[in-house]
Amino acid sequence: MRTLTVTIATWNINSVRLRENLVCRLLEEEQPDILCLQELKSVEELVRTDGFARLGYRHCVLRGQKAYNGVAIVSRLPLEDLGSRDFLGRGEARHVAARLENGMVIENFYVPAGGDEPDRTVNPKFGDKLDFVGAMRDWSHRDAPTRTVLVGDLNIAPLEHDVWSHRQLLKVVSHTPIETDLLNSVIEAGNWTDVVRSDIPEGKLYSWWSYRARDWNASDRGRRLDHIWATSDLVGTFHSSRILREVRGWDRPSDHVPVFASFDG
DNA sequence: ATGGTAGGTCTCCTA
Repeated sequence: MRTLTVTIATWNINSVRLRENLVCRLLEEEQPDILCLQELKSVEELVRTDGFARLGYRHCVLRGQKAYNGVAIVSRLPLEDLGSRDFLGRGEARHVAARLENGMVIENFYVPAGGDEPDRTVNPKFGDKLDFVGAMRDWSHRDAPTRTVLVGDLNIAPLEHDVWSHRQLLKVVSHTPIETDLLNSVIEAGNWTDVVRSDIPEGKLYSWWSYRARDWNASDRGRRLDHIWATSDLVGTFHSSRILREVRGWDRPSDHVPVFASFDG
């Protein structure tokens, strides 16, 4: 009997047109079966996918938008496009889903960053973020997904060791209790498992470092904003999670790095 | 306590 292992990666690319070469480099060097991208910052017509196809990644579902957002699932395995949900009802390209031939479903999300002030009465963008994640919770509860992997830039670092300083970030958008409580309510509603934290339970773990640091590597003020979750029926199949920190040191990098996990069956 | 960088676009938005 043969077991098929599927390796899934997620990466906020921060402009797919500017960094098409970095996407190709990652595909060549790491050979994931599936790469989920966020922040394409492009309309669909201007995204070049022929370079990905030449490397064997011939399947792609993509939702684009001018200048902002945008998500894609690039794959060397055939994909069925399952469409996208518009949680805020404004036509923003923040979600797309696809099904593999083995029945696994990939849900790729780009959650709103939420602005600077963690108070929805003065900062509507923070309200949008809470509404979006609340809608993810309602969807998780209502649809009760199975055989599903949820990935993406969720723009929330839920655990103490998902940020460089828990104490100093409690009032900083991405790590406030209102956000981390809400994200935990999504996990409860869908009975999701945080795959990467299950694989790597101990120690600091980051997937994003600000562009604004003088030396991102030396100061190491990171946050784990990018996630891979799985439904409970996939518990026991996942392994080999890793976060590719070194990609932050590539030439003209994204501020996020790729996160990987593998699934058997 | 503050300001720092990056990308896309149409002169400033978002992250």
